[in-house]
Amino acid sequence: MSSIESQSRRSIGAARNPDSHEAILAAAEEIFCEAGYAGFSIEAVARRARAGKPTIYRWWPSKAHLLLDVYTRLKSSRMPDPDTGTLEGDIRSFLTELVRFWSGNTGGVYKSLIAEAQADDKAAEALQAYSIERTQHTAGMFERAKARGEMRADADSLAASDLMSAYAWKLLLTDRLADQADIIDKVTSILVRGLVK
Amino acid sequence: MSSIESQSRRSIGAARNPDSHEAILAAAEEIFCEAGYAGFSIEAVARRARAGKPTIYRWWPSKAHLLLDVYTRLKSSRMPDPDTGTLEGDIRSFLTELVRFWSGNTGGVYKSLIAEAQADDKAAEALQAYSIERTQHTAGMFERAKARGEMRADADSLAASDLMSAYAWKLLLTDRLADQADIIDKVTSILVRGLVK
Amino acid sequence: MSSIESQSRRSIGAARNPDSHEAILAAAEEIFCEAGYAGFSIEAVARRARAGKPTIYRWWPSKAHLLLDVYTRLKSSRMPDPDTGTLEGDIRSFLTELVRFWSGNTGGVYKSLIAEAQADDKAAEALQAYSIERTQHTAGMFERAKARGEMRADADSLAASDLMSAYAWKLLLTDRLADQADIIDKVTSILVRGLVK
Amino acid sequence: MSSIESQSRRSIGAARNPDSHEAILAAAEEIFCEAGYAGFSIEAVARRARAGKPTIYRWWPSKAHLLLDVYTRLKSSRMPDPDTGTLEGDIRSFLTELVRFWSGNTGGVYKSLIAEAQADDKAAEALQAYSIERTQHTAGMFERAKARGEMRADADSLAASDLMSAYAWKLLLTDRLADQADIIDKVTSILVRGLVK
DNA sequence: CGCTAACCGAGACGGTACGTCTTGTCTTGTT
DNA sequence: AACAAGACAAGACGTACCGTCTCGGTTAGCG
Repeated sequence: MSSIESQSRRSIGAARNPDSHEAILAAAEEIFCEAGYAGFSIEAVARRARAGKPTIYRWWPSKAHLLLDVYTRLKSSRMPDPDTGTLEGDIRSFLTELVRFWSGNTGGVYKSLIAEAQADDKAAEALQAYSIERTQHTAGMFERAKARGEMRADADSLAASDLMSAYAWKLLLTDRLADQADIIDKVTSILVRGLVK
Repeated sequence: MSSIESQSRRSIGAARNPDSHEAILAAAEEIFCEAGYAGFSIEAVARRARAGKPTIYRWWPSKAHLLLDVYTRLKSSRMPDPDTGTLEGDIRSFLTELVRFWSGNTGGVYKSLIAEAQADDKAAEALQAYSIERTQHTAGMFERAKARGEMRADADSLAASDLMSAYAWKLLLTDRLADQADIIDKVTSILVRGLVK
Repeated sequence: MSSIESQSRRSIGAARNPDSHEAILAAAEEIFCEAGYAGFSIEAVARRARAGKPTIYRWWPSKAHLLLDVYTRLKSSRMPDPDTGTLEGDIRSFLTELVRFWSGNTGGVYKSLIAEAQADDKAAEALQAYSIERTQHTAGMFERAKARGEMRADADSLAASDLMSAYAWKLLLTDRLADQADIIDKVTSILVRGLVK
Repeated sequence: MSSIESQSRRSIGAARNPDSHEAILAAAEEIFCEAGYAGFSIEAVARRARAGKPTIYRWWPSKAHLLLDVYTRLKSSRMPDPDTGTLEGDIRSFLTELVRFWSGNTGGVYKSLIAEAQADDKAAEALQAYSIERTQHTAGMFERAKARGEMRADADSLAASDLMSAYAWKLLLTDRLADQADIIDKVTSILVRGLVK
C-alpha cells in the first residue's frame, strides 16, 4: 500500500496538488490489479485514494482517461520495439514481447480500455489517438526492413504494422496470451512470407 | 417499433412462451439500435418487451447471452463465406463482406459483445465459444485453397483464419469500417503472398 | 421434516386431496417456526409442501386464512379457560396460562395474524370473528364470578373480558411475554379491585 | 397534494437537505393516506417525493422508521394528556381523545407500525422504544392522582398506564374506534374502581 | 496584507440499473 | 376436476455507482 494514501492531504491552495494526483493514480492501479475492470469504479478509487470524487472528475473527464493514465504509468518497462536485424526476428520478437508485456496487469488495463472505448466516445478518441501513434511507431520496424532491402518496397508498412498488432489485440481480447509460442510462429511465418521480396 | 410489444400476450403455461422469447429479443434489438450499448439495460428491455425482469434472467443468465442471441438473430443475412475460386478473391471478399455486414447495427452488437467479455466471465466464455466456432468455419476457406493446390500445405489454416479475422476485429474496434477498400487491398496482398506456394 | 412432503403425491382425481391439504398446513407450520413471519411466503410453503401454488390459492384465499388454519391447528393444547373458584385466581391464571401458551410458536402465529389483519381486509374479518368468539367465551369466566356473588352485577362481563385480553395482546405485540409474573400480579390486582363488590 | 413535490430541490451540499427530508415525509404521509399500508413502499415514496431511493435508505434504515416519523409528524395536534382534576375524568378523557386522535389517518399509521413490528426487528425496537416512552409519560397522569390522594399508593402507575393503553390498542387493532362511548364508560368504570382508595 | 480564486476532503443529492424475491394468474399434461 | 410443476407480468426490495452539487477549510498569488 502506498504511503501517500495513509497520510491526510489538504488543499495546497489554488494549484493542483501533485500528491492527490499521484495517490489517485496509485489507488486506481491497485484497485484494478485487485478487482479488475469490474470492480474499478470512480467511487472505489476515490475511497481508496481518500480523495473526493469531484477531484477525480476535475482532472480525468472520464473513466477511460484515468485508465489510459494508469496504462501509461505501467509502461515504465518499455513497449517492445525490437531490432534484431531480420524481419522474421523482429516480428517474432515483437509479438512475443508484447504478449509477455500484456501478461501482467498491463494487458488487463489495455483490454478494459478497448472495452470502454466501445461504449464511450471520449474513450474511443483517446484510444484511437494512442493506437495510431503506436501503429505508426511500429511501422518503423518495417521501414527498417525495407531499408535493408529485405522487404518488398510495394508492401505497405502501416498495413503490416496494423495487421501484426491486430493479431496481438485478438490474442489479448480472447484471453489467449498464455502459451502462444507455436501459433505466434505460424503467424510470423505467414507475415514474413507475405512481406519479404 | 415492433408490433409484438403492443399486443398483450398470455402465458401458455409451464413451458417457455415463444411469444415472450421473441418479444424480448425484438425489444433488445430495437433498444440497441436506438440507444446503443450505453442504453442497453435488462431493465429497459423488460420495459419495452412488457416482460418481467425475472423472465429475462431465467433464459439469459447475463447481458452477454442476450446480446449474443441478438447478434445471432441479426445474422439472417448470412455471414461471409466466399468461394470465388481464388485465394485472393476469397480473402478480399471475406473482409469486404464482413466490413459491410458489420457496418449496420450488427457491428455495434458485436463490438459490445467483445467489450462485455472483457469485464464479465460468462460473456467471455460465450464469446470465446462463438469466436472459435467462426474461426474454424472460416478455416475451411483456406482448406479449399490448399485442396486446389493454391496454398502452401505447411501454412496453418487456423492461424490464417485467426489472423485475417483479427484484422477485421481491429477495424471494428477502432471504428474504421468505412472506406477501407484500399487498406483491405494492402492487407489482402500481404496475406495472399504469405500463403500461396 | 414431515414424512408427507418427502413422498411424491399425485392428483387423486376430481376431488380435494387431503394429503395435499395436510402437507401444506404442515409445511406452513414448519416454515413459520423456522423462519418466522418474515420468511413465510406462499411460494416457500408451496416449495416445502411440494404443492403447486394454485393448489394453495384454491383452498386458502389469502395468507391470513392459511395463517388462521395454522393457528387453529396449533391449538391442540387447549386455550386457557380457568375455573379456580375465585375471580383473582381466574384472572391471574388466565393471563399466566395465555402468556405461557403464546410463548411457543403459537404466539408468533397469532401476532402475525394480527399484523396481517392490519393490511388485508379478509384477514381483518377472519381475525375479528375469531376474536369476538374468544372474548365472548372468556366473558363466561366473569359471569361465573357474578353468579358466585363475587363480582359487581353492574360491571360488564364483555368489557372486562375485552380489557383483560387487551392486556395480553399488548404483551404479545410488544414482545414482553417473558418474566411477566410481577406485572401480571399488578394488573390482576387492578382488575380484581375494579370488579369485585 | 403537497406543493413541495412540484418544486425542484437542489442539494445544499454535504449536509442533510431539510427540503428533501420534508418532501419525503410529506410524500410518505400522502401515499399512506391515499393508498394505505398496502400501497406504501419505499419505491412509491421516492417516486412521489422525487427523491432517490438511497436518500431515503440513508436516513430511515427501515420502512418502520419512516412510518414512525410520519406518525410523529402527524402528532402536531397533541396527543391526549388530560388533567381534569379527577381520575375518572382523566381516564375517560384519555381514551376518548386517543380514539378520536386515531380516527383519522393517524390510527392507520400506528396500526401499520404495530403490524410492521411483528415482522421486522428494527421496527419492533423502534416501536418498543416509542411505546415505553408513551407509557411512562401517561403514567404521570396516575402519579398526579396519587399526589391528590385519589389513587391507592400501592397501585402501580406504569401497570395502570399500560393496561389503559392496551385497551386502546385493541380497539385500534380490531377496527372498533367508532362509537365506543358506552364501552369506554364501562372500561373506565372498571379501571377507576380498581385504582381508587 | 487582505481578497479572491482555485483547490482539497467529504459526502448528500436525484437518478438508474442491478439481480433477487414474491405475488397471484395462467397453462400443461397427468391422474 | 383436481393435481404438481412452473412460466408469466408486475413490481418492490436494498445496494452500487453515476456525475453534479455544496460545504467548510486551505493556500497562493494578485492587487
